[in-house]
Amino acid sequence: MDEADGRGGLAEMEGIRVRFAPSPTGPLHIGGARTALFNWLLARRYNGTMILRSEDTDLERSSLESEKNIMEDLKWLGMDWDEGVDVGGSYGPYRQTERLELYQKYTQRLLEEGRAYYCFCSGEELEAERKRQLSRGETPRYSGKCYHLSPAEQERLRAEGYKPAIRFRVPTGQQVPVLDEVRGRVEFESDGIGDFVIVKSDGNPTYNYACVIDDHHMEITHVIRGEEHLSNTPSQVMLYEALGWTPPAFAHTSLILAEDRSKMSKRKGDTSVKQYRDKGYLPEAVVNFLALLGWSPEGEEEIFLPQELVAQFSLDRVSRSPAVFNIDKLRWLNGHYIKNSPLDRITKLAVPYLVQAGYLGEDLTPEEWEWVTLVVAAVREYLTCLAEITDHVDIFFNDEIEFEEEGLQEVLRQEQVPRVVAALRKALAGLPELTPATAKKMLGDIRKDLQLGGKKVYMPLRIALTGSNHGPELHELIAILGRERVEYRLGRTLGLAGVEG
RNA sequence: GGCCCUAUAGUCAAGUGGUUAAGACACCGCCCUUUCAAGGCGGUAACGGGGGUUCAAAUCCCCCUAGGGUCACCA
Repeated sequence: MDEADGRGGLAEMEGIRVRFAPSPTGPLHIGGARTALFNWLLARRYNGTMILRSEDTDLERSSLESEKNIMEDLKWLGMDWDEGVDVGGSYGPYRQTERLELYQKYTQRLLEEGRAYYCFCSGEELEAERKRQLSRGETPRYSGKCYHLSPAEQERLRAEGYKPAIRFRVPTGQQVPVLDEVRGRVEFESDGIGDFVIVKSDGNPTYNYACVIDDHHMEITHVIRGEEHLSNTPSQVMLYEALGWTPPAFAHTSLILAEDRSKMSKRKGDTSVKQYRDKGYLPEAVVNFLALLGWSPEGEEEIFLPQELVAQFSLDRVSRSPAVFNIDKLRWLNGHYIKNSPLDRITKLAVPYLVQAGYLGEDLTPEEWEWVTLVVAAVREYLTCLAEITDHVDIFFNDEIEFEEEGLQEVLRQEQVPRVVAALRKALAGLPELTPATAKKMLGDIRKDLQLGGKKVYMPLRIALTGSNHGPELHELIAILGRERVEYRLGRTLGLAGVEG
C-alpha cells in the first residue's frame, strides 16, 4: 500500500470504525444500499465496527417511519450494525437531532474564534444573488457580506425579528487536499468555495457540519460514501482543520447510473431496495449484484455469498468509474439463487405470490404445502424473480384446458395416441404411489412396452394434459395433477380433438 | 458556466510499459433432452479522438471530446 496515496496497510485496517449515515427521508435507495454494503463488508472484513447513524436534520422531510424502513431493508439484505439508533452504543445518541448540544458547543467556539459568523440574508436575497452571478457566468457563491455586519447592525436585525443562520468563514487562497482511498489525492481551492451555512436559522446543523462533528466524535476511521459527496469533502476538511481535528480516510465510490447512463431515478425503473424485495429478488442475489457493481474480485468467480464477500472485500479493488445498473445480470444472479437454494425456502418465499394471485388460500394444510412444493420444484428454473411464478403455474390449477395453438390437436390424432393413452391409464391405475419419481419410471416403462420414441409418447401426453407443446417435466406434471385430474384432462382434450378416449 | 471525478465489447469489469487484451451478463450457434427452461461447449464483440514520452503505451504526460457529480438554511 502506498502511504502517500492515503492508503492504509492491513494492520491499520484492524478495528476500523465505519458508518452508514442515511437521511431518513424515504426508502432505502439501491445506491444507498451499496454504500451501506461496502461499509459493512469492510467492517466485517477487518473486525471493525459498523455504525448506523440517522442524519435527520432536515426536519421537513425526515421521518421515523423512513428510518424504520431503512433499517428493515438493511436487515433484509443481511447487514447488521454494532452501534446505531436502535441498538445504542457508547458514542450515542445516533440521531443528529438528538446531538444538538454537541454541535452548539463547537458553533460557539467557531463564532468566538471568528471562523464563523451570523448571516441575516433571506432566502430570496440569496436566490437573487445566485441568479445574478449565474447570468454573468460567474460561479454562484455567497459574497460574505454579513461577515462585515457590526454588532449594532446585528442587534438591529435581530430586534426586527430576523433569525440568522451561521456561516463558516472559508479561508482564502488555500489548497485543500482530500485523501481518498479510491481516487488518490484530490485537491480543491478554497477560493472556489463560498462561505457555507453550518447552522440553519432554525438552529439545526447542516449536513456538512454535523457530519464532521459526528464522524470525529464517533471516532470514524473510514468515511465510505457516494461520489456525490466528493465535492463536499473540501468543505468538511476545512472544518476539521478549523476544529483542530484530523480528518478520517475517505473513500468515494462511483455512482450507479440508469440504463441510459443518466442518474438513476424513479422514472427509469425501480430504485428502492423494497421494490426488488417485493418482486421476489433474494437478498443474497441483490447483495452479490451490488458488490459486483463497483467492486471486482481477484479471481474469475462471480457468485459470492455474503460471507465470501466479507472474506475478499477491499477498498483497493473498488472501481472509480460510474456503473450502469445492469438489471439483466441481477436477474441472472437471482435466477441462479432461486435454482440453487433449498426448495423449502424458495417455496416458503413463493407461496405469498400464489396466494396473492388467488391460486391458493391463506392457510395451507401440510398436504397442500407438500403439493405446492412440487409445483415450485417444477417451475423454479423458469424464474428470474419469485413474482414471476404466477406466469407459470396456471397449468397446475386450471383443468379447463384449451389448445394454445392451431396445429396442436393434430398431434393428438396421430395413430399411436390411443395406445399411448390406454397404456397411461392402465399404468396409472396400477401404480401404488404417484410421485414424480414413480411417474418418471412409469412413463419410461410405457415407452419400452410400446416400443415408441420419446416424442411419440411424451408430446401427445403433454399436449393432452396442458394444451401446450412445452412446459415443465411431464412426470412432475402428472404427479402434481394426480390421477383424477389427469383423467379429466385426457377426456376433455381428446374429446376436443375428436379422438376416441 | 467554475471546480471535481471518470473514460477497455451493448452492460459490469480484469489489466499498473512488452498479454493471442481475462471473466461475467446479454446476444448467436452447437450439444444434452419429450418440449420450454436449466446445464455443458463454442462464437460475435472493446482499449473515445489527437498529440507526446519510450526500443515498446490500454497502461505515463498534455489537449480535445463525451458522461457524471457539485456549486442549497437537502443530505
